Amino acid sequence: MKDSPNPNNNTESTPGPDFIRARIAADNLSGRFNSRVHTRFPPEPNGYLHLGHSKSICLNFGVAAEFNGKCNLRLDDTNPTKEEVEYVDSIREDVRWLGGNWEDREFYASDYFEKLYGYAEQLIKLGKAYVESLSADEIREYRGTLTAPGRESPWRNRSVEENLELFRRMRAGEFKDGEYVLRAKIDMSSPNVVMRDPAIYRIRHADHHRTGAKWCIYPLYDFAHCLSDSIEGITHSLCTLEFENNRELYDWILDTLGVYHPQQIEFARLNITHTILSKRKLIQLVQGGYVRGWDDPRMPTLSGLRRRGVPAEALKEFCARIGMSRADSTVEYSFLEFCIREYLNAVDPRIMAVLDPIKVTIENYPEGETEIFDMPYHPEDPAFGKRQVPFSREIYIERDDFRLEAPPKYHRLAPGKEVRLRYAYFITCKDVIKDENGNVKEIVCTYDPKSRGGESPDGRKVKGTIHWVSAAQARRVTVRLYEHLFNTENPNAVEEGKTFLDYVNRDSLREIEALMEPAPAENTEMKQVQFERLGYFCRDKDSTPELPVFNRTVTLKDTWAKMEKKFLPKNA
RNA sequence: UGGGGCGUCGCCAAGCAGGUAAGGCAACGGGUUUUGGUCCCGUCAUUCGAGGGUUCGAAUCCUUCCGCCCCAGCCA
Repeated sequence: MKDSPNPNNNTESTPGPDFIRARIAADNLSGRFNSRVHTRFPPEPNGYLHLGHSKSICLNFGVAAEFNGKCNLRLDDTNPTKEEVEYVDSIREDVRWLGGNWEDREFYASDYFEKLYGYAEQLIKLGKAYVESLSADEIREYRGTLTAPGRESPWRNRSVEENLELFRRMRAGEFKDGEYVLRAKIDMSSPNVVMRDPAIYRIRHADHHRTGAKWCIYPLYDFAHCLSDSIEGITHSLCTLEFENNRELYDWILDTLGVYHPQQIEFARLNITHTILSKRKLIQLVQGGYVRGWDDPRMPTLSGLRRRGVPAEALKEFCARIGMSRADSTVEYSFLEFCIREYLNAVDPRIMAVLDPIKVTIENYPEGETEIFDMPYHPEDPAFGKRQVPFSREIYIERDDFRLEAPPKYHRLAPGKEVRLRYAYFITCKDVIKDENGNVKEIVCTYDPKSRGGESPDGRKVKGTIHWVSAAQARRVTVRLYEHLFNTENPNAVEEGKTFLDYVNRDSLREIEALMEPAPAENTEMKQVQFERLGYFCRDKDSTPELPVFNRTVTLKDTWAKMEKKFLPKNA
């Protein structure tokens, strides 16, 4: 691979800063937060990071870098029953992969459990929190509805002393799960349901992946998040739109406690067609065996994309290009593919591989002879170097590059037609050999010895150039071809009685045996390449010395396929 | 029927102390090309969810309406 291109150096039309950067710039100018910028990326370690998180990672770490600030990595681990170390490990790896550098600031909400507990007691002492005896069902009933106000709990006016005692006994483990809960005392008739005395601490007799059995009460998101931000001195707490209603509570807790108060700003979360971006649903794909794991190359997880061969740089470029706004939006999957191709085109060496081989015998080529061609790894950039490719009397070409009857504008091989074998010779189809079912199993050609290298001295033009491998020296490789994981554009929109799982594309993985030219097949250092005319591929970790495995990251743009479809809509 | 948001080209998205619609992707047309790839050139919103109003002038201000999203976890 060569050095990365720099797509950000076009000075022609740099879009203005997005609304978040504009607000931060304004705060900087006014001296708010002492003109400091400090963000955080705060995932819960309850699953693997995905495309949606990359938007947040690029935003938070990007903003910090642009404003000469800092960005923390914070694992929001307040729910021990859902969180695992496997997930925190993957999160650290994925964020690092995307270039997020949190230096020594790797924090955990669980680091603050003691402090958080102290704040909760403080809230009680302020008369702003109380221990609730109602059951979960009763609390729900008392909460009212979206249109009707709630009712106050009969336990709402316990004395501070009683609340304190009860809360301490909660911590001491004297009660069962669900027996009590600590609630903020705010306003049961607030039009914002979030403010109707939200629960801030619950009892959970469960081991926590970091604090073990030390705690049996755990703070809830609304209580832990704002205070964690406050403790870390975050200036701008960036989160997705669904937390907008929670901002009032975020502000209330901080103001009531009188502590340092960051600014929460919400942005629209990322949606992409043909995929699902929800940890809750992704985990079902993994556990239901729909994919081969969190890092299955079909998964929209960062580990899946990485294994698929998507470079971090392409993902960052994608995030930069989709922009930032507060409008719900769904980005086309093909836009991601464009960003991947754009990057890989500049960086990947070209090689030849045949995915669906059909044999070609060149009848006038001397039997038993082999010659070696030096071929550039990149047609436009000699710095990529060259490799040697053997040529002989028997070769394989792509089945799709031959037609018994050539459709209009077909530039490839057909009876009587001449094509160029890339960097080798012109060949002309003279005959075909069919099997007992009448299917073509071999093509017989002649070659023009004077066209060596792929150019004829008589200046004769051939429209088609096809790729090939020499039969005797070709290496067997496994190739995995991927399609969309879902066969619908929006797997979130399900028909009555169905779930998103009913839309999983069962043909999203096709594993085939292919043939590759020898040099790059043997060079295990060559991690990602372009198979000429086919797409970008990367070496998978399942590779063995005997049998390399390649994943198709993305196909090349295929204008011919589009044309053929248009001209012959119902054909073949 | 409560509250909070959002609606600019097929998809993203600038523009919003009013001055007469950036850019990218896609699409379409053309050129270069030993990848039907890349690259290059060109076309692509008289209109900004709809209707009223203010104004010399509105996507930007006012107003009414319509549509979509979020909130009734002891999830985050």
